[in-house]
Amino acid sequence: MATKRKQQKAFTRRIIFETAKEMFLQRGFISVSTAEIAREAGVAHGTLFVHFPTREDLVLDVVDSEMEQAQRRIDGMMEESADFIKLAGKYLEFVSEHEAFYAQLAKELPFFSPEMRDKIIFRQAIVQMQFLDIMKSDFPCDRKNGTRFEDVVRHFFGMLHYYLCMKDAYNQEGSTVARFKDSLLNTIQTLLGTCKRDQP
Amino acid sequence: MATKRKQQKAFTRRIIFETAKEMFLQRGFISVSTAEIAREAGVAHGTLFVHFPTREDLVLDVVDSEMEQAQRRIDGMMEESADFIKLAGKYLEFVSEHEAFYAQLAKELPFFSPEMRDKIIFRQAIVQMQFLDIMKSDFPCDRKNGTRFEDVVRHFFGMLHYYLCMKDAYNQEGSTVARFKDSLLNTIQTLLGTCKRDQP
Amino acid sequence: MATKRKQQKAFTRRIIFETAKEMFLQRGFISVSTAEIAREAGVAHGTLFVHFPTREDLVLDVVDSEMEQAQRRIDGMMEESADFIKLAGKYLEFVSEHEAFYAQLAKELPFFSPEMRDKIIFRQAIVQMQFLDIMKSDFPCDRKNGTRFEDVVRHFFGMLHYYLCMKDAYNQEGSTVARFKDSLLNTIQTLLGTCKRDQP
Amino acid sequence: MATKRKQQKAFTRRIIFETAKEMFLQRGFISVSTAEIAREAGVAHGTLFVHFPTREDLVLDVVDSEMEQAQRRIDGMMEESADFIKLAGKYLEFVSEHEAFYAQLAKELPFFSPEMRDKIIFRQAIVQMQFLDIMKSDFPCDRKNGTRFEDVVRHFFGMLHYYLCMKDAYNQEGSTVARFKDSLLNTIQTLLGTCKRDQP
DNA sequence: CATGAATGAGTTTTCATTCAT
DNA sequence: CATGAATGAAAACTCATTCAT
Repeated sequence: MATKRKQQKAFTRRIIFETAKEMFLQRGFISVSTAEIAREAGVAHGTLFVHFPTREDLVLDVVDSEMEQAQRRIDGMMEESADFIKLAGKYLEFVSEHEAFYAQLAKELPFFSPEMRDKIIFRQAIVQMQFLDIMKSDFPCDRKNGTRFEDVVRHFFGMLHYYLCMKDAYNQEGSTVARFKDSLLNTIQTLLGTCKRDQP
Repeated sequence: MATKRKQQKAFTRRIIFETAKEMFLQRGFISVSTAEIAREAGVAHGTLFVHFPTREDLVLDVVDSEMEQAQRRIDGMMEESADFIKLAGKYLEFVSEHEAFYAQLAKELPFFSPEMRDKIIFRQAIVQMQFLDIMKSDFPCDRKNGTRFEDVVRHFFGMLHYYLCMKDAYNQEGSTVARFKDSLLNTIQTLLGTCKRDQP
Repeated sequence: MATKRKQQKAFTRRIIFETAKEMFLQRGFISVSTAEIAREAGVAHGTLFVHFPTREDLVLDVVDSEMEQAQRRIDGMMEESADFIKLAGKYLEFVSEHEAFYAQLAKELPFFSPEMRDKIIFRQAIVQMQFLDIMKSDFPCDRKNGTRFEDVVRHFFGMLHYYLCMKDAYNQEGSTVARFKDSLLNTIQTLLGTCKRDQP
Repeated sequence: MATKRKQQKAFTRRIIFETAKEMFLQRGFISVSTAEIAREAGVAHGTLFVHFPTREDLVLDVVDSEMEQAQRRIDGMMEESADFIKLAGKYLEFVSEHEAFYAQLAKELPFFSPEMRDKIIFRQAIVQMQFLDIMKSDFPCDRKNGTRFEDVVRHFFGMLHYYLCMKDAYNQEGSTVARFKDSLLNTIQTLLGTCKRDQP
């Protein structure tokens, strides 16, 4: 029975979690109220606070789980292929599939609490370092006057962030990331070329 | 006599304006309330609405005045030099001097009213086109498989936007833009190089 | 247990409702603020909006409940007697008992939202038609040059409206409608007489 | 020069007065703000309070002047004809020409201050008494069981008030009073008939 | 006398959080 | 554990009136 209770608890928590995720994804983390989430999830308003003591806890949980999932996918991708451009392409495809989520995250990141922001940025940083490693082993070079790999990685993620933020401005149907994917990959490849070519 | 009154009015308006600007810069356009601004400015809450009928009018005034000033500076820069990299460098210096403002703008742009957003994006677009023109005349090329100038411009402003958004993450003293200036300029120059070299 | 909660809720709602009703009756629907009602009812300002999402919802609830009650009474009266004058007399007595309410309603009707106004006027129209039917069957006549029944009904309700609006002007104690009841009934009867007499 | 000043003062006052009147007539006495009147009149907001210490003073002045004018017209009408029905018809025509004003007055009377209300009702009462006198001399009768003249007069003004209040409900073009004029006159005449016929 | 900037109490509504049931 | 009623501190905006110029 203790188990049953636990299961029930876990179930309720899951429902709230999934509902919140869907709503955040549709309407952003800021503009959805706890009351709305509870109503949509079919539980009492207070129940939400049993499982997530604070609104922020809920947001953090949703964001964190999504990023964990992303991390797993990325780890998988990296095992499959050591070709950086292919990897980057796959990553963009992944983001593009979850674009609604990542666009909200990119837009609203500055309004998260410092702790959450740091957490998210930390996760992001790990991915960046993984990309950096692959990049370096795929395109080995260390010429002084060439482009630094760190800059290339930063450009990749910077531009991805930019496209996500601007999704609304380019208010067309479909994925914005998908639309700019080739352009971004080309540029990255070009930049990488400026390093590689200088290797003896 | 009428002048004295006008001066007094202009003075009060200016106080509210400057107070609001300072607070917006520090804490963002969204999270500062009209009541706080009025209190900080030392006027009655209602007085604020004498000078700015709507909260949005105040925000818009602050944003607009700053962007107008920027436009003038940019026009000046363009007359001084036709060297794109120099121009871009100067532009980054300017933004870096007003970094608090542009960082808030970059972060909160998605939450502005559509009208304001369009206004700001329009202004931004003008600058981008000016940059594109200069770039094209400075580095003439039209090779099919090279990097497109449009992409280079987009990367320049995209990365600038990214650095501004991430200012808080790199929570060090001083200007974030200044710190990344050289890296950004180098990358841009490298990208431009990939176009130029292919010209016969 | 759930019942206790529900009872408590119903109790709070009732307190707000009754307090509002009393205050509306005394001071009109327009000039009483939600904050005043909450204070007088001894609940937090926000609590009022838990039970009545909008000020208008509260007003509408008060008005509607009173009019529904009226409708039931009128239906009852009509079953009891088919004598129009008796019926009209009873109706006036009913209005006179709830005079504070109907006086405010008459005075402030033009300032209600279109939806509420239509709702109230619609209810009123039903009663008028019921009266018209009874009148026609009680005093059957259709002479061309006699007074039209529609005019008689309109005069009845028109004068009632007038007395209610003028209640404050005749600022004496007690019911204004009661004071003019006999006079109004006499006139109506006289008017009806001008129709009836012309029947062959 | 003192004269010139006085003239100027009187002129300014007149402008404010006329502007206010027009606006009250169009939009009601309640919903027009002093700032709007001043703006529309082309004077400073404060100027309005030089001539009318209180918003209420302005409203009272406008209402009073209109009613004075009405009084003069009515006095004129009464000299022209001693036929009550003709007189009543002319009166309705007069009201119908100024319907916007009288409709606003009827609707908003309950929201005026007690002093103003009394003043207006007092004026109205004078007219009613004049009508009563004419009526009595035109249709001399004093039968006990007939309709009382006082009631007939009250019905006349009561119904007029009712039609004015309901002007918005019958939201058709043109004058509502004009539309109901004949019906009202007929009813009044019928009622008077019930007195007259009983005279030997 | 005319001006118009300044006032500040007042309005309805929202929402994360608490706690008795 | 689940409930959901209650809280109260926000928020932006209005407007008759005052008073120094």
